[in-house]
Amino acid sequence: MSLRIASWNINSIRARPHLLEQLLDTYAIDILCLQETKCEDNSFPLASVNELGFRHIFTTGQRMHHGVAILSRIPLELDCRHDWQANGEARHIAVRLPSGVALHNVYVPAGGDIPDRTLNPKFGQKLDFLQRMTDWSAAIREPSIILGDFNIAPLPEDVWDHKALLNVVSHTPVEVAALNALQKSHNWVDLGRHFVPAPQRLYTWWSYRANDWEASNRGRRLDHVWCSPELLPTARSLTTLVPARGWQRPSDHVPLIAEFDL
DNA sequence: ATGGTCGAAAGTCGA
Repeated sequence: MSLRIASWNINSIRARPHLLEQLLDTYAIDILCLQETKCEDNSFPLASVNELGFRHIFTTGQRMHHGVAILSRIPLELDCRHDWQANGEARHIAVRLPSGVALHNVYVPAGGDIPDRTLNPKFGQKLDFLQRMTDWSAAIREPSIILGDFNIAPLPEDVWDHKALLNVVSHTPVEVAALNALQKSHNWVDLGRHFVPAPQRLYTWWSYRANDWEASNRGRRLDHVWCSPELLPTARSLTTLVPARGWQRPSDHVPLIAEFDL
């Protein structure tokens, strides 16, 4: 069974329903994993996503911030929702695919502006979140996919200027070390770099603050799709849909579309 | 080095 699984930080699903339509006009997606839905479960636009063909909806949301969802054309089982920090933030939801593979959708904390946990508690929160994810990941014994907005660009080629961003949250050495530890805990395969190896540039996010995101191209690769090593033979492609950054009223992130034979 | 733009909300805060 060929499955197209997409990950997208949508930056409010209620503000951007048109983007879902445009994505589906561009690519047939079987399972769409969203981050930053920014709505509580009881205000999730179920009817409109049903109309788009997603009949099986799994959400965990909260007022104002965060929120993740999995929209599917095929029946899935809810697996779990983790609150690794036990602070009520809606940052993880997982389902079970028909093949038995677990699919984890994660929104890692952004971490604020100052890369110092004593001056900026949000930065410490981000590192602690990653540590707890790492402890959890190390115990995984089943073939799994984990994807989402990890809010870290690990490689020099994942940002527009490695040296300029070394002290900018999302690319600091301590964050990269934390992400590498998470990856190593399960030997996760980074499909972005499997299909587009460094030193090619690869970005998934461009700031809203640029005058012209495309001309300046000051991007970062913050979004990722990883799979268990034993699933790598089933991974067919990973597409980063860069043109979506130029759509009307865009998200600042673009969709990643992974294709698996599962 | 700074500021730039978004969404949710009704202050500003978080990204």
